[in-house]
Amino acid sequence: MNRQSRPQKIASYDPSKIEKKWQKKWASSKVYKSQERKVQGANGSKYYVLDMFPYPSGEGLHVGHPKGYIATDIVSRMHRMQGKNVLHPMGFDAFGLPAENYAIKMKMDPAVAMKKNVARFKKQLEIIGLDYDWSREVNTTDPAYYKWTQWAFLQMYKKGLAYESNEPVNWCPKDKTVLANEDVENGLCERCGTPVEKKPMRQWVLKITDYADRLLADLDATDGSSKPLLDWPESIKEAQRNWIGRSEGAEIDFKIKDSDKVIKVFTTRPDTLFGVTYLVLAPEHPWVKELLPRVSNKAEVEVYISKTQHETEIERTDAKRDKTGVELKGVKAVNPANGEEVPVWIADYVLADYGTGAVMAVPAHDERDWEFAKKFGLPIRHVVVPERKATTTDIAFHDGESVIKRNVIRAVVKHWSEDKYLVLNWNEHGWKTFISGGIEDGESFVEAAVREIREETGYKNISFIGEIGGPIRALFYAPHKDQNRIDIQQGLLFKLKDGEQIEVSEDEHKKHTAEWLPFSKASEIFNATLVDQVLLARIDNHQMGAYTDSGVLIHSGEFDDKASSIAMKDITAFAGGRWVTRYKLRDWVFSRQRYWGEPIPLVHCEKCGVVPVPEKELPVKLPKVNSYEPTGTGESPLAAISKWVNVKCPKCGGKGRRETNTMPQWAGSCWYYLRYEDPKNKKALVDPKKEKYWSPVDLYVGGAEHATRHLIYARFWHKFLKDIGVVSTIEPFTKLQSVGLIMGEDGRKMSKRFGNVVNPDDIVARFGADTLRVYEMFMGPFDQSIAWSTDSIVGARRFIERVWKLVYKAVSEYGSEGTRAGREGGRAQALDQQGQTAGSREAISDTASRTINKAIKKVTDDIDGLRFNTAISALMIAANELEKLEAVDRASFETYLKLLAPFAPHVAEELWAALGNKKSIHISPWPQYDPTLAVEEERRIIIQINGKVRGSFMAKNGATDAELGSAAKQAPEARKWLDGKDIKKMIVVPGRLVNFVIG
RNA sequence: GCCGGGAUGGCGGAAUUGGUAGACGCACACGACUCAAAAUCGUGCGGAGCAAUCCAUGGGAGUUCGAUUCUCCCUCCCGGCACCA
Repeated sequence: MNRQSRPQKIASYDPSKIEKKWQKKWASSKVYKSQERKVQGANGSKYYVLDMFPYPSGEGLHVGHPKGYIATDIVSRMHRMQGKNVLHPMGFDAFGLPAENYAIKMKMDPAVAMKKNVARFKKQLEIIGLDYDWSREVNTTDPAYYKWTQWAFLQMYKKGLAYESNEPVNWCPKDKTVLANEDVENGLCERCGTPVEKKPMRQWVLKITDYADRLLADLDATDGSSKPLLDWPESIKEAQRNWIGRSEGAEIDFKIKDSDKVIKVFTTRPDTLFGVTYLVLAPEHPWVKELLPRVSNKAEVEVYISKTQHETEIERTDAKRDKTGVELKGVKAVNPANGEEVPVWIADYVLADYGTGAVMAVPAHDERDWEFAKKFGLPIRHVVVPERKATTTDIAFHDGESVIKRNVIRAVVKHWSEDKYLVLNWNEHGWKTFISGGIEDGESFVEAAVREIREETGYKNISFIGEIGGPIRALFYAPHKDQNRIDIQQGLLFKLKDGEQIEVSEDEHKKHTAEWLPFSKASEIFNATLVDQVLLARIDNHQMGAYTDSGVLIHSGEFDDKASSIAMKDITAFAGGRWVTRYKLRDWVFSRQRYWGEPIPLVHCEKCGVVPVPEKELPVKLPKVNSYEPTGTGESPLAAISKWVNVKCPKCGGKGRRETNTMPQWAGSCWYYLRYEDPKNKKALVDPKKEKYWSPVDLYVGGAEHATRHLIYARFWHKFLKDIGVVSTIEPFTKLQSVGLIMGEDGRKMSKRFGNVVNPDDIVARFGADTLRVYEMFMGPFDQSIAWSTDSIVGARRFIERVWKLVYKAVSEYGSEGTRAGREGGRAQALDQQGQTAGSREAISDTASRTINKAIKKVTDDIDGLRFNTAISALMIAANELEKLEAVDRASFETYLKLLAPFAPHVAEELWAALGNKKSIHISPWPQYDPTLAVEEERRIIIQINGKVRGSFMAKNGATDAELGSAAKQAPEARKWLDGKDIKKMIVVPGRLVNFVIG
C-alpha cells in the first residue's frame, strides 16, 4: 500500500484540543435536549435514564463518582441514536447535615457554600463530556423545588401519615439532632460515629409502616406477565426485605393475676406456648409503672429501670453481653393455654418498640430465653422435640402392634483420659449403642442414668456434665417385646473419673459387653433411630442448649403428638390469641433540630393545635439566621428568629408559632426524579401528562449504600403519591443498577483521610476525558468494586490512539493524495477512485464489514446489559482486526465510530467530522446488526479424545455429523490417538466438536 | 447466627442451553526503529517438561463422552440484617 498517500491534515491525537471544542458545540446546538415537542410522541419511544444525583460536598468529586454517570451517559447516547426520546437529567441534593456541618466548619452560610460546591461539581462533570440536559436541572434547596417537598408533606399530614410523637428516639449528642432508625448504624450515628442515645423528644414522624406490606410485596410483584416488575439486583431487594423484616405470629393475652390488666405478647412460636415459664417486659413497658405499687422489690426494679435508661443504644443492643433483668416480685401472669401462673420479669433484651414490648419466655426453645433462664435459675420445659423413626424393616414400626410410650435416658459417657465414648456391643445383634434405660419411680434422669451405667458396665465413679439438649422422640419396634415404642429419650453427658469397676451381673454380661469407641469411629454406632447420632452431633456442634427447630409437641395437653408447625394456629386460637403480622421497619422520624433543611410547613396554634400552612402560602422559605449552630435544646436555630416563628394561625388568626424543626436530608430525594419530568411547573409537583409520558424511570444507576434509605423512602413517597393520584405507576424505578466503588490504588476506600484520592480533573488533563471514560468502563464488571490503577489507564489511551490512526486507512488507502479529510473537514474520496482491483477491494470490505457486524451485536447487547467492559473489549478486538487490513471502507469505519461514540464521544465526533459528516454523530442512527453477515463459510471443529482436546480442523458450515466424524478421524492428531484403538462412541456437536470415546 | 453475592495467570478480568479455560487490557521479556531513551511496531507470556505430554478455574466428592458452568459437602472473602421474640 502506498503509505505516502496518508493525509497530512489529520493532526495527531490531542484531547485537550478537541474535547472542549465539542463540548461547547454540543451545548450550543442542544444535541441532548429532551424536547417538549416529543412529549406528544408514542409512549414506547421514551427512555428515562437517571443517576442518583450528587450531594455536593466541599471535597469535590473523585474518580469514583463519575463512574455511574459515564455508564448512564453511554446508555442514554445509544438509546438516543436508536431513535428514542431520551431523558437524562442531572441535579443536586444539597440539604442536610453534611452540607451544614461543612458550612459551619468553613464559617459560611450553608446556602453560599452549597452554591460554590454545586458550581464546582458541575464544572467537573462538564469536562467529562456527559450528555445531561441541563435545562432540567433541579436543586432540592431551591424554594421553587422544596415548595413541592413541603406540599407532599402536607398531603401526608392531611392523610394522617405524618404525626407528632414524644416517644424515645435516637439522639445524636454531637450533631444535636434526632435521627431516623435508618441513620443509625450499629448504635452509632451514621454521620459522625457518635454513640446514639435514646431520648424522648417531640418529633414529626411519617407512617411508613402503613406501607410496609406494599413495600415488601412489590419487590416480588410481576408486571402482568411473569416478568418481575422490578428489575433490581437481588442483593438490594434482599437488603430491603431484611430491613422491612416482616414476621408472622400470634398475639396472645396473659392476664395478670389479681388485676384486670392483660399483658399482650407477640410470638412467632405460639406452638411453644405450653413451654412458657415466665414473661419478660421491656423496662419501658407502660404496665411496669402501673404495677410498681404492688411489686415487693420496688427499689430494685427502679434501680434497674434507671440503669437501662442511661445506656446507649450500642450497649443496650449488644447481643454478646450477659443478660440482665429483674423479677417483678409479687406479680404473676396466667398462661391462657394451661392456666399456669408464671413470674413476670423486666429485662433490657426485650425491646419496647418491637412487637408488643413484652415476650413470653420459652427457654427450652429460644436461645435468649435459655440464656436468661440459666442465669437466673428459671425453669426450663421442653414442649417441642425432634422425631426420629426407625427405617430398617426389622425395627421399623409394625402396623397393628400395640404402642408403648416411655421416658428413657440415653447416657453418653466419656473416657476419663482419652477421646473415647462408652458403648454397649449387643452380642445378639452386633449393635453398638449408648447406654439407655427407663426411669424408675422417684428417680431423676441423672440417677437413672448412673444406675444404668453401673449395672451395665460396672463403672462406678461417674460425674454428670449436662443434658445434651432437649429430649428426642424415637419411634421403633422392639422385637424382643413385640411392641412398638414411642420413646422420649433424654440424652445426658457424663465423664468417668477413673476406670474403677464393680462386678457386672451374669445376665447383663450375656446381653452385651462394654466397649470404648473413639469419636472418629462414631459412625459404627447403630443408627436405626439416629438418636445416638443426633446426640453426638449436638455434642460436636455445641448445641446443648435451646432446641429452636420445629418438631412434635409434648407436655402440651390436647396438642401432644401433633406437629408443632401445624399446631401453631390452633394453639393461638385455643389460647384466645390473634394471628398478626409484624415488621421491623419503624416509622420514619422526619424532623431534625437543625437549620439546613426544608421547614416543616405547620403552625402550632394555642387554640387550634397543629394547623397546616395553606398550600397557596407555600413554600415556607428557610429564613436567614445569624447562627447556624445547632442548639441541642430540641429546637432548631430557627426558633431564635421571632419574626419568622411568630405568625398568625392560618385557621383562627390568633397567635401561632411555626414548627421550627426541619426535614431530614433524605426528604428532597424522595421525589426529585419526578421533577425532572416537569422542572419549571409552578402549579403542580408534576404535570400529569408529562408524568404519564416519562414515568417510570427506565434505568436508575447509583450506589448500593442507598438500599435501605433513599430507595425505601423514595418507594414509600412514590406509593403515597400514587394513592393521591399524582403519579401513574406503583413503582418509581423499573430497572436499578448499582455501581461498584472505585477503590484507591492501595485497595482502600478512596478518601482524603487515606491520601489516596484521584481527581478526575487531573486524569482528564493528562489523558483526556475519552480515556477516563473508556478506562472506567473497561476496569471490570460495572457493579464490582475495583481498585484504581493509573498504570493501567494507558491501555485505554493507546486504544483511542489506535482508533485515531485507523482513520488514515479509511480515508487514504482508497483515496487520492488529494484527500482533504482532516481537521478542515474535507470529504473523503469514494472507494473506487484509486487503482485497486475490484476483487481485493471487495474482499477487504467484506472482511471489514463482517468484523464490524460482529461488533454491532456485541456492543449493542452489552450496552443493553450494562456490560461495558466486554463492549469495550469487543471494540478493541474490532480495532485490532481492522488494523490488520490494508484498508477499511468508509462505511465500515463510520459504523465503527458510531459504536465507539457512546464511550468516547469526543474522538468519535472528531473523526466523524473529519470524514466530512456535518451533523453530530450522536444523533446519527445506531447501526443495525445483519445476521446474514454472521454466517461463516468455514468453522474450526475441535477434536476430542475422551473429552480432552487433541486437535482441530476446518470444516464447511453445514457439514453433516457423518462428514465431520470421518473428517475428524482422518486428522493426524486424531489418528495418533485412535490407531489400534476401539472407538466406543462418537459425539458430534455440530459446528463445534467431535469427541471420540475410546477404551 | 440468618440471608444475599463471590473465589479463574504476576494484576484487572473473559468464557451460559455443559463443548478449544485464560478473550481484551495492564505488567513483564525479547526483537525492530533510535547515537540513546521515550513513544511506536512485532513476537512471546498459567505452571512443570528438551519434547511427547501432564497438571491447573478456592478445597473435596458426584453427574457426564466432556464441568469455570450442574448437584452435594467444606474453607475463605465481600455485603445486608441481627437480643426483632
